[in-house]
Amino acid sequence: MTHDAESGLKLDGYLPYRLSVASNAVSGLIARAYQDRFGLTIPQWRLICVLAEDGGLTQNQIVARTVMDKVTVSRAAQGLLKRRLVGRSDHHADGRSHVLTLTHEGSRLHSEIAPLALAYEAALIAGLAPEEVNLLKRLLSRLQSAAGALAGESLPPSLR
Amino acid sequence: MTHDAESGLKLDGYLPYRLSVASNAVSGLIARAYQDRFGLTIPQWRLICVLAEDGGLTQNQIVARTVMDKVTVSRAAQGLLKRRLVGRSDHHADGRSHVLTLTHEGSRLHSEIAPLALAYEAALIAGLAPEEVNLLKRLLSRLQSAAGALAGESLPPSLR
DNA sequence: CGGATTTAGTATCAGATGAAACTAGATCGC
DNA sequence: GCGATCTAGTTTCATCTGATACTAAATCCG
Repeated sequence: MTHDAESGLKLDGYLPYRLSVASNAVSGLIARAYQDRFGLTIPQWRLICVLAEDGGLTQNQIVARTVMDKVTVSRAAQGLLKRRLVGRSDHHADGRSHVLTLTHEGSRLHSEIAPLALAYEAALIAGLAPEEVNLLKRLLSRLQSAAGALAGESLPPSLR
Repeated sequence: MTHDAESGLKLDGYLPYRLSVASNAVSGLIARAYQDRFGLTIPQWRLICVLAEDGGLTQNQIVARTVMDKVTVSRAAQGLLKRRLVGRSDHHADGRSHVLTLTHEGSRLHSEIAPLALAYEAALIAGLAPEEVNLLKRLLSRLQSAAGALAGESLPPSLR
């Protein structure tokens, strides 16, 4: 059984707790690496990643693409602009929007960091079978969408 | 292949990203529930849980037991003290320490929240096979300890 | 013993976070 | 066409977070 019979709940076996602790450990590790080596925050790094993948995007598109708050994206963009790692040009059809693109320097930085990011991932999953990693990713996706569904809709009776 | 050949890195498939996004979604859901219904923060709730499980503990023991900063534990304890959900008595052998225990009211609150917490977990893992959930927990543990190892030791050449 | 170091817990500060208010531009509906 | 509403993005504010500094008690060791 997952939880004991008495209280019905043990913190160590409680999934949201395990998830949070594991995520904090991993995020902390990665955040420190990017900060120390490149002066980037995690939101800034995510922004660089999606711009490298998808090319020019508006902040709104970035919000939709990554799961970040628009305020977070705004601040990350400002920081990157100041360092000239991204450029912004007016949107051809919408005066409120700007299109963000990586500068040459931003691109260079991305290709410098990417191998490091992959090395971290590889070190983290060392010892796991590839199919375990794939399963893990699928399970994480399911948890995410389950949480989203529970947060969005009116709550089912069991949680009311 | 997990990542594309060009940049070698796709954000959507990047494990630390998936982990962080899933964890934020789940934590946010749970944090809102505890806050709205019981006025508890997540650290406060964790504290209540370990006290319910293990009985009287010093803050130091709580820090070791949960993976929280001592500052976080200190603040959580103060909040719970103010609401008289926990009591503190002098440690018999160490004048710096105090032993925290749940008050009657704290105990009552715990047994009120626990079923809700379990219902949330059940809703999150609905549709997953039990062995998938177990595997997930084991994988999360491995990631956590791998991250801890990478953070602690001097870095291996691949990450230097 | 008694000074030097370590440890439990608190206080302070600087940075990050997201909710809510706000500005300016776009879209809708009459 | 033009006011009402909506949307992209920024600013503000209140809160959370953890690093650092600090206080008081304990332990170590000469």
